Amino acid sequence: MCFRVVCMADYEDRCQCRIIHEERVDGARSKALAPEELDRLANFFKALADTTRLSIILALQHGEMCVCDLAAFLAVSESAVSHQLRLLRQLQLVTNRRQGPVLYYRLVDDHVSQVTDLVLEHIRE
Amino acid sequence: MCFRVVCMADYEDRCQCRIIHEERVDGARSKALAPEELDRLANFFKALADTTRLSIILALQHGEMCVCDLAAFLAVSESAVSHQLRLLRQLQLVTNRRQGPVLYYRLVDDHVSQVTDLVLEHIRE
DNA sequence: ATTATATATGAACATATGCTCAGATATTAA
DNA sequence: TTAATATCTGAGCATATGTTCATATATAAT
Repeated sequence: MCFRVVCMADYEDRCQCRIIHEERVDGARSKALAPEELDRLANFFKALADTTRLSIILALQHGEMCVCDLAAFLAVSESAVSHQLRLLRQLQLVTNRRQGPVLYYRLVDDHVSQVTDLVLEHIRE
Repeated sequence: MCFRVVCMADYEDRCQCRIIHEERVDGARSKALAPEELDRLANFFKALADTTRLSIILALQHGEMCVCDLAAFLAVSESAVSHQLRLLRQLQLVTNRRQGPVLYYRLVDDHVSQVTDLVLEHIRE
């Protein structure tokens, strides 16, 4: 019978002896991003990690669209689109202009497009 | 009392009349990615959308690390790390080499790093 | 003012996700 | 071959996520 680190309680106690290469762990720690920056980075990727939101972003790369057009294009409810647009708005990825009762959404800048283009290049290799 | 498209059943029936700019919807449809490509793109972003996986990727940018080192660095269980590494392996983002019982993980190429660098630039502006 | 259109929002619900735990596998050493 | 180390894997569970439904808000027209 061998003892391994299984539960987190044990893990905490024996943490030290489980580090094989302490200098690498220390190195990683010293080069790690600040927690807020890590979160912002992850949140950016989270925005693109859902096909509905990703499709919205990709569609807006070709010009502004209103909510009901996006809903028709994506074949989801306008409510669903609206919820996702709010998330993208909060992340400063999209913005809108009002023309009467219609809100036209567009990308805030081309940063997201640069990223999707770059990733698509890699995927298509 | 006004009637609006609320439930998806109604939506399907009246889909046409909810499209304000049919040409934009058609345009978006014609420029849309193929479903498989859209999924691959979303899956790539999904891989980076979790702080544990993102931290693994960022750590490996500075050199290879074994599972227990990553666990120590991330302060999560080795099992959790192993599960996430499997996902990253399946997405061809990381690979490993075995030296005795120890598996050293590294990035497959610098594509991911290009992406994280690009996004970090934008975030830091 | 009332009605209609377009969108937003909150709650509920079902699914997806990430971690833990327990046990399995692979490699090495005694 | 027995034991130890390092990692992997599957099931269970708690939380996160995305959609729907119902309703609210904003603007415009009658």
